[in-house]
Amino acid sequence: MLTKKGKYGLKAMLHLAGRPPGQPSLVTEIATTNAIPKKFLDTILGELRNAGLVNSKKGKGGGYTLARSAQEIRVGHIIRILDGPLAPIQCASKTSYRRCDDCKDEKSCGVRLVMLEAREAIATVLDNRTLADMRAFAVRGEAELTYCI
Amino acid sequence: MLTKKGKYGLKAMLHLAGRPPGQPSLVTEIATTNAIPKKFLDTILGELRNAGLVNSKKGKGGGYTLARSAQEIRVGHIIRILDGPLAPIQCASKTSYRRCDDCKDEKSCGVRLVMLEAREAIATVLDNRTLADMRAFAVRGEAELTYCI
DNA sequence: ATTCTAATGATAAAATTAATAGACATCCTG
DNA sequence: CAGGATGTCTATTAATTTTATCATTAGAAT
Repeated sequence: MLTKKGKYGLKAMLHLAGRPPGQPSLVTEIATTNAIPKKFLDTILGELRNAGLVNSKKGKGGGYTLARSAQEIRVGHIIRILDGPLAPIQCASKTSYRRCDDCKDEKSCGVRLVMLEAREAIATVLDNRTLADMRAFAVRGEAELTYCI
Repeated sequence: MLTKKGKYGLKAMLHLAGRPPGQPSLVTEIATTNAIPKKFLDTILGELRNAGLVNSKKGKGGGYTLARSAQEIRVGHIIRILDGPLAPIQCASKTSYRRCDDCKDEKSCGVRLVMLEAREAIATVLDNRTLADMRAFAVRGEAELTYCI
């Protein structure tokens, strides 16, 4: 399960992806339009900046922008930064493997072997979907809605 | 991420799947061979019993057994019982859907649409793998190991 | 019946993680 | 320099997870 941090972070990134590139958004603006507690969003965007996914500028005319184009930012990357590894269990993670301290013999651990499959499945989706894809989904969803009305 | 509860539960079920069917295992035995705190395992097995996946018998000669054959128990089912829905976000869950209270319009929420894909991918793996598969993995792992020595 | 065995339940303590808030520093722009 | 915006540090609150304690209940064997 994604934490709120992860969810908020994805929504914020989606928000940024929806602006003309280079045009900064204010934290306050992102927070209010997405119903995210402002201060929490501050720390979330801070982490995304430290990870190099967004740029920030202080002072008047400042705010946050994407550090790369939306096509180059993978959903999996955002989630890893905010919520940690995608794998259901750490001994099945590629990006941040850690041995289980219980578990005598990893090679014959059925749990791990199934979770490796699961990790693969999750990563295949989330590492191939980009922010741009996510935004396209959203816009298409909106369009369908407009169409219905 | 799976919690320890989920991990322990899977290991315990795997343990039961490795016994001749009908032959009960003691909680203490499962706990010590798998390095699981006994009392925690008590509650875990209790939940699995309430969910109908295992049977329990008190008194001498008692213990826990699988309630169905290992081929009929899906890994996804065990995890849902112990750790809740597989979907990364509740508004993307099929078995226990719940609307996000933030999020004006669900149909145009890009986050949700990507997470629906992720949920599908996870469920495809975990709802098709059975305890028996998991056990087979484990045994094969062991065999490979023996082979290497 | 009594005794031994083993699961059950209730509860609460400890540890960890998630979520939010406040105060002050820093930086940029005009 | 003034004011608007992020950055940092700290602390608090809440929720969840994990573990432990103690007393109870049910079953089998004698």
